[in-house]
Amino acid sequence: MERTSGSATLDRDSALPLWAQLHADLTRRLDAGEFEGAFPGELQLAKEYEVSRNTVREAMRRLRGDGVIVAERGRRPRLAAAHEIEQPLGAVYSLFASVEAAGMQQRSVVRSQEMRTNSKVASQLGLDPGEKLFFLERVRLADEEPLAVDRVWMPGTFGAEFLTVDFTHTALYGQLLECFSLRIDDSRERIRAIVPTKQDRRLLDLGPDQAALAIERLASAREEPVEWRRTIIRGDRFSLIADFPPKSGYQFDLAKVAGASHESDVKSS
Amino acid sequence: MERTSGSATLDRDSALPLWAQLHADLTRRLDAGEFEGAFPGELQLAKEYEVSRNTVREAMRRLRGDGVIVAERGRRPRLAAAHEIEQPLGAVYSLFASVEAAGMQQRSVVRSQEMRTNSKVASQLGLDPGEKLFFLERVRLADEEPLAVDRVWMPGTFGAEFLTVDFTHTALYGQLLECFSLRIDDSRERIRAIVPTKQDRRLLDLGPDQAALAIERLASAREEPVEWRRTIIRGDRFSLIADFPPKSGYQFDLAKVAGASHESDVKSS
DNA sequence: CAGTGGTCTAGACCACCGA
DNA sequence: CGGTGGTCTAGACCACTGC
Repeated sequence: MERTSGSATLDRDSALPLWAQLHADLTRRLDAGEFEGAFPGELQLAKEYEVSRNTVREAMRRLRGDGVIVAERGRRPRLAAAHEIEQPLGAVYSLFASVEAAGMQQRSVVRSQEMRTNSKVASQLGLDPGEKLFFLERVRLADEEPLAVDRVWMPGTFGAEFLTVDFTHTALYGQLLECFSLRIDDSRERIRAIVPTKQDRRLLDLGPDQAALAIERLASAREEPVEWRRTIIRGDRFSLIADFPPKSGYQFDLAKVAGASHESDVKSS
Repeated sequence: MERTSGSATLDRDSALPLWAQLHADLTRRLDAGEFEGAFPGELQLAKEYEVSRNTVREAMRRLRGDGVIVAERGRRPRLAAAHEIEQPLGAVYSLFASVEAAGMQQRSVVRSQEMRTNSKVASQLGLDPGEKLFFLERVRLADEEPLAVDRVWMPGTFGAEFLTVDFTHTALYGQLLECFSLRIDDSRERIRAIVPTKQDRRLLDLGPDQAALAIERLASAREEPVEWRRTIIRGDRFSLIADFPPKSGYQFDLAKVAGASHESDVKSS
């Protein structure tokens, strides 16, 4: 029978440092669902595992670096809230978050929500070319104004649950967490400048002389590809902001472009 | 008379933690040019400043995190080589680095290198609107093919040195380090999709239906704005790649676009 | 007030590296 | 081999938080 909770004893003869074993055991207990809301303090862990406080601090330094727990002086240590971990979800997520942060109303028009095959996408997801995929196409609106076209492909296994969800207001990653207990923990994005197709121009209410950002995204959870996404974002109102050294990676922001041409503010002659 | 080198004593009554004072003093000595090549070890510093080794470790943890020094078990600690610090320089730098990494020949055509005024840019740099600025306009070529148009404005104080430098092959940040001992340590970038102006299309050999990425960048060294830059990058061959969680932030990559339309690989019907 | 993490000390043993 | 950083211990005092 497997031990699934409770504290394990540490092996002092192991090649692994004590703090690493402690870090691993705490991670296991966190995954097992212990510490719901409450997390033990440094002194308590030192007593529990019979190690010095410095050893505990070294293990917790990692846990904090991973964004898993939050410990501040004086306060009771706590598990990091979901939104405190979600930082590294990427530019697309950041965009939609920043829209809400700007106090704008957000809504999607679902244009397609069905099972499809697509050999190119299937191979990106590591599946057979003919395999059925769940496909979701949405136009994202901010205050009823089109922002982006979002096309998502996922392995067909998600389809049964997702075909009947109303994605007008529902976050896909929230559903993923709720229905399958999956959290995106790794992704790779490719961001390009494009001139949108006529169809996308129509969906986005864009003129023929406007550029757009295209973001292609492959997201994984537990080392398994979960989603391939292609998002076309209006280029006239949105931009990507990056800080170096990055405080929180990069983020999308509403650009304060006042109708003027992009070249007008910095003439080069 | 100012003390410019040698170790200072630490104030144990200060509100600043000992490790922070130590970190500050070591940073000062590093800037003063001590430790050329050799950096003292933990035990030596503990004896020198009369603090415990843990305090030294806390200070050095920061220095290592800043990428200023490199300390590995067994080896003598050393100052980080220039290339070991340069990671967080941003998308533009990353682009030009990736071109060289791909084994391509890199060259610039200097189209302008002079003193200019520009009120908008001056205010971005925190200067008076009428102040003279050093201006450098280059077309970046990779294997003799145009990649990007790069326009740089810097405070006029740099002009005297920079007006006579040949920037055909010379890196601006290298000159900044060499002539003024300044290293960019902070920057903010804004990345947008645009349709280039007719002039930029001509410079980049782009057709009228091509989009481009525009990167605006404000870079600082020692808390002082040093550069405002606007770079227009061909949208048909280059894209921004981002990993989450970011191993090295994001980076520009040569895209393997084989002439095909961007939509051709993923039809949505 | 009790409990938290932040800071600090003064020791210790070890694995690893370069000479 | 001597010196390095990695790890670990067993104490200590303090500022801050929440009750």
